[in-house]
Amino acid sequence: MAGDGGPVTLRGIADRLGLHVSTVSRVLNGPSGERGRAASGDTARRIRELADELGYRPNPHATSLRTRRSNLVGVLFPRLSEIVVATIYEGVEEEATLRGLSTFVTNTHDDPATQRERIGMVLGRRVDGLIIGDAHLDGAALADPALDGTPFVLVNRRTDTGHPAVTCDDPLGGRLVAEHFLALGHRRVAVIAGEPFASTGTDRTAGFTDRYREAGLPLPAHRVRHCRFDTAGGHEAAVALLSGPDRPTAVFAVNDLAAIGTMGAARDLGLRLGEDLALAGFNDTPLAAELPVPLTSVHSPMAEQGRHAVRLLLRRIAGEPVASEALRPELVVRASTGAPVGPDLR
Amino acid sequence: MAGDGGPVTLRGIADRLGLHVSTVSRVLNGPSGERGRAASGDTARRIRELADELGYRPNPHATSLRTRRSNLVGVLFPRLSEIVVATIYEGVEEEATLRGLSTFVTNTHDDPATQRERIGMVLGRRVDGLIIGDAHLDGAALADPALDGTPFVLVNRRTDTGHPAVTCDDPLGGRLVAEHFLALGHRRVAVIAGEPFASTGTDRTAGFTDRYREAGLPLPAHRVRHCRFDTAGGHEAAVALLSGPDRPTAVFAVNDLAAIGTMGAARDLGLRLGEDLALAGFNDTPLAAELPVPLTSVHSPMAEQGRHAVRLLLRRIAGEPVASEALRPELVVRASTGAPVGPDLR
DNA sequence: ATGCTCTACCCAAACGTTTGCGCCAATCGT
DNA sequence: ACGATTGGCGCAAACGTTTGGGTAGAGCAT
Repeated sequence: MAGDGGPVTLRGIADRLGLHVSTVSRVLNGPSGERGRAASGDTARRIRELADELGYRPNPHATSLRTRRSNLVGVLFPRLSEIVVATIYEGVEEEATLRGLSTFVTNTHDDPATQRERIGMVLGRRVDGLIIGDAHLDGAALADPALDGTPFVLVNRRTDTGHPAVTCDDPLGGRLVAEHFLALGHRRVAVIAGEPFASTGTDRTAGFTDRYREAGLPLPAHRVRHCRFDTAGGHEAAVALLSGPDRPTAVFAVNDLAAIGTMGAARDLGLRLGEDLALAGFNDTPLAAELPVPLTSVHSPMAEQGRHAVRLLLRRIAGEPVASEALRPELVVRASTGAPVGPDLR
Repeated sequence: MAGDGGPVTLRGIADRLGLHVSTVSRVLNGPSGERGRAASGDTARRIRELADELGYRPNPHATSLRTRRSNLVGVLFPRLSEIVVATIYEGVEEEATLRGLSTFVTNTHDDPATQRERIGMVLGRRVDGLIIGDAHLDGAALADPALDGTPFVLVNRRTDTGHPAVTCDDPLGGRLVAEHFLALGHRRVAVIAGEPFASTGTDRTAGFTDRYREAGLPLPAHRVRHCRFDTAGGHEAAVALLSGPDRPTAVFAVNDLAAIGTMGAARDLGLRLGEDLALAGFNDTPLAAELPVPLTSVHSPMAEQGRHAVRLLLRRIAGEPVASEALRPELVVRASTGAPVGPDLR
């Protein structure tokens, strides 16, 4: 296919066919397969044939330079090594590919300085838009004036500043867990709430505590503990919650990693999951089902979020009005929340 | 900063200063801070001041078009949602950023058609090189003639076809586990070997079985089972290995996910980890330590692999000769491999 | 004064596209 | 048969850089 002299270009094709490059361009870009517009049916066919015989691929730099459209989008996440995030990204990538977009994805580690720097970096690459998965509730990094010209949407986390976002309906998710705990008879419960700057954690927590308040059992402040979004963070928080007197009978960890950390802590404290302690996580990670005690978890449509985010961004780029979306979660009950507690424990 | 009229360009700066764009270009590109080459010290300073007052960012499309260098690299992985892969990518991204490169990263799901398609896609984006993390042992997808002009290196997995690769020293890793099992007195052992097309699995398996053969205890073929690289795959394989007669007393799962699947299977079969069954995994995932029974696992330097891969690629792009690298793993012993087995079990 | 070397710039041609405009021939309406 | 339309294509100017070649003047030695 290739291999003659240098990469094959529009001019290469045009010259070989005795045509002008503009003609070739129009044929190759025009609504493919249509006749009558760009060139005679015959010429068009010859162009197309030669083009894919030579393996022609338009030079995206030239195209972007000319059209001021790069078909590139920047994607920011706290860390791709978290499976939830990685799965959202799979959705993003899938949909982006489908729409002819390529993505720059980068890890910001939830550090504001890095966030700003990476935003600058993708902007420097002249992306058409960004998908931001690491927003903090205060939306600080998004106030950067450098972002002014470039459309963006949030995914995974929302902000308080009203930017369009695609999230899981986190308050509902928290509420589902609360319903479940209430149905099992748990009255003394606790929440491992994640980072205070991430809406995922705070919204799930709020949904949960709201429901308990409605049930007439408001949670005291010390039963809600913030922590890092990983196993170690969950472990620490769990130790703090479980080792005092008046131990809660059920714990809601706002993500599965923290839940696994909680399992570790429970193990260390000699508590049996599903018997001495009910535990629920969030996200229904593939691991949840395989754990020695399978984990009750809220299933959230992660890849779906990613796909929606791309579509939302595209609409924003096109200048259409857009609204935030919250995808519906579902509770998956497993052994870790065990059976209803006996009346003695109530 | 910006915000006047359109994005700020070289010409914008040149005009404002009454200079020619080439002068501005040379100043802004020349070995920064040096005097004497491109322009008078004074002019140079004025250019630089105006440039960052206006927030000038070179248009990468124009630069790439002109220089035929994009500072882009394509990165292929089976699936970023696997933490091992995601962690390697973190290393890639970190090093790439450091070197002024941006990355397109994409999931191929280990599907040859997708691999080819995505290779085509990043090539179409005119990357300077690729980092391939999803190679199959036969190197099939890498024979694509489209790849001919573009340098690439492998990471994570090697091929039999001799392409430069950065991997963990997987045979050594397998060997370490074998040593450990032997030291504990296990004579009837099994391997959950992962996908047969991935060198990670096969090399770890080979290292393990080699050591057992050297010890005079060669593994019968039915004690090595291939499976998908996830919890479900590990689960299935473990059930097959553990439910027959003559059950092995120790299992080596070539990655932590498969090990977790094995835990699930052991749980279902009523086997206690570290007592009835010793289990070791690979990669020392952050989860390994938090599991209800902490998992013995081989620690491999993952982010490090990513960083090395970028450096190797850069050398290849520069036309320097390169050689494969194998990074040294380390065994981390935890409760899942328990105590030495009693003489009765031997 | 002449020739020479620097310094400090400018000129212009690329790189590969896209796109408004214009031109020529053929077709059409009358 | 003649002006108007249209199909089919070419022209050329951008888009923002980089880079090989100038050139004008200053400084210097001859």
